[in-house]
Amino acid sequence: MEIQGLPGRVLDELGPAIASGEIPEGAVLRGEELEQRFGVSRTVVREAVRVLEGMRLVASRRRVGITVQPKSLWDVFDPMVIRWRLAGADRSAQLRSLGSLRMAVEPAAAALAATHATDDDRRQLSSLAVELTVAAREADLTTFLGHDIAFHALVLRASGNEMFAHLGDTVGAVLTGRTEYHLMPHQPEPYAIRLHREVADAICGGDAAHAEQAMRTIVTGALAELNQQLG
Amino acid sequence: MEIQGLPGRVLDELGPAIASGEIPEGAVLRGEELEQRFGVSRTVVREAVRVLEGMRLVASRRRVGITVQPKSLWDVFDPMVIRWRLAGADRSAQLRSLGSLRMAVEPAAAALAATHATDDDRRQLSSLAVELTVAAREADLTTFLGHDIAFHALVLRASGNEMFAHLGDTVGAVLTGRTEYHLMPHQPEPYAIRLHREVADAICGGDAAHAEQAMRTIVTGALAELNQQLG
DNA sequence: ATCGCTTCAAAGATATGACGTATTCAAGTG
DNA sequence: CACTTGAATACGTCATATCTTTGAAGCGAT
Repeated sequence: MEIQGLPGRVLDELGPAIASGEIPEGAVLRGEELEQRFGVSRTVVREAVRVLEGMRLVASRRRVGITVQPKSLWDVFDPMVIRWRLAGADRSAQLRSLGSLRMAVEPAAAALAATHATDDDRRQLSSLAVELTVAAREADLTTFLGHDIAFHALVLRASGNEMFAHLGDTVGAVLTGRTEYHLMPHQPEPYAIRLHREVADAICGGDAAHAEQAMRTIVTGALAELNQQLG
Repeated sequence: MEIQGLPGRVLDELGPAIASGEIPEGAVLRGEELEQRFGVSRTVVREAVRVLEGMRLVASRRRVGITVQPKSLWDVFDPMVIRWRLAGADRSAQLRSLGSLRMAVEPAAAALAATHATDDDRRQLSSLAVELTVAAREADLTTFLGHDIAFHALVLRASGNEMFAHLGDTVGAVLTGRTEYHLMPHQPEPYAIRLHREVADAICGGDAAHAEQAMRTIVTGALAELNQQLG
């Protein structure tokens, strides 16, 4: 789900470099310089730069060059920007931001899902909760992670809100990053597992308040754990 | 804060056409066709299309053309996409989505602001709450709208979370759209005004729970009003 | 010395022609 | 009927020329 071709290759190198702060705010690049650096033509550089401009990471001005914009202007919701920041030096800050965002969105999504989920959503949710429990009991962390991601993405999608639904991938990236980061120090806590089942049951039963509460407990725990990890 | 030059002009016409559904999902455009339609060169068309591709509104494939992607793939958090949808036929759906998002985010932002706001933030917040009250009493709806937007943006910014902060403009667009939409049927409700002061006071006093609660009441009311308007 | 105008050059913006390349579709073949 | 093959097509990339904007240097007048 990337941008393809040569502009994509340029983006894959230039985007992370900017998003991670390696190329700092206010730095000025020249088109010709980028052509040489990547060994591509003007066309390719311009298209890549246009995409970065669309994300508000850079601004191009005549007679000046391509200027890296201040972070406050970046489209911090752009999935590519999020990925790039998660992969680079801004990782901690990005995880914190996303933690708060999850804290706000996921309980609300769970509440909405309790009233908006389709029958099929509910079935899948129950099923995932069970598989999650099994994977946890067997300490199969890879499978567990996959199901955990699917579970949270499904709740977000089942909320019926397209904007919530689109955070599914981002939350997935956070969960992946988290397990990669502290290298899965312990098997998933039984309490957290139970909460996932609670969320599933509440959504299936149409109990919005309960679903919201249980989900809030989950993300509160995740945020606390994150803050502990990051100091 | 737009993309400039000829590609910007192409975007300003093509983007809304796609985002509003006027050009439906699955439609295929050819680069040459766009060149003629807008009277610009390949260079310009390609750059504009690349930006749309970055927003996941279209995908370009060899031998096929430029395909409008299904809505489910669009970057619904991209500010440009949001603006385009608010301006077009998708307006209601977009307002609903944003309503739920506000419902999730703004109370959380208010709570965070109570502990993270700077002294200057708190001063400005108090000041805005007062001016808001004055403008409401004088039934100066234009001034009121401006202060209302500034108020919500400030709370989001004061939360200290960059992602929340970036929703300021979007919330502003919602508020503007709302007053334009139902043509300011009545002067702002005194109760809503009082709630804004409550939010400001709670944040200034560091009372996170109260700030969150008052903000929740505000956005709940806004969402209810919206649902009433839209049926 | 400072202000304001002119001039120049740097760098992006746009247009265009040529060629490369993947992909689809259909004709042809077994 | 299935498979192969080839040609047409539309995007992808490169190279080059020209235009436009704009920051900065130069310069004269007050």
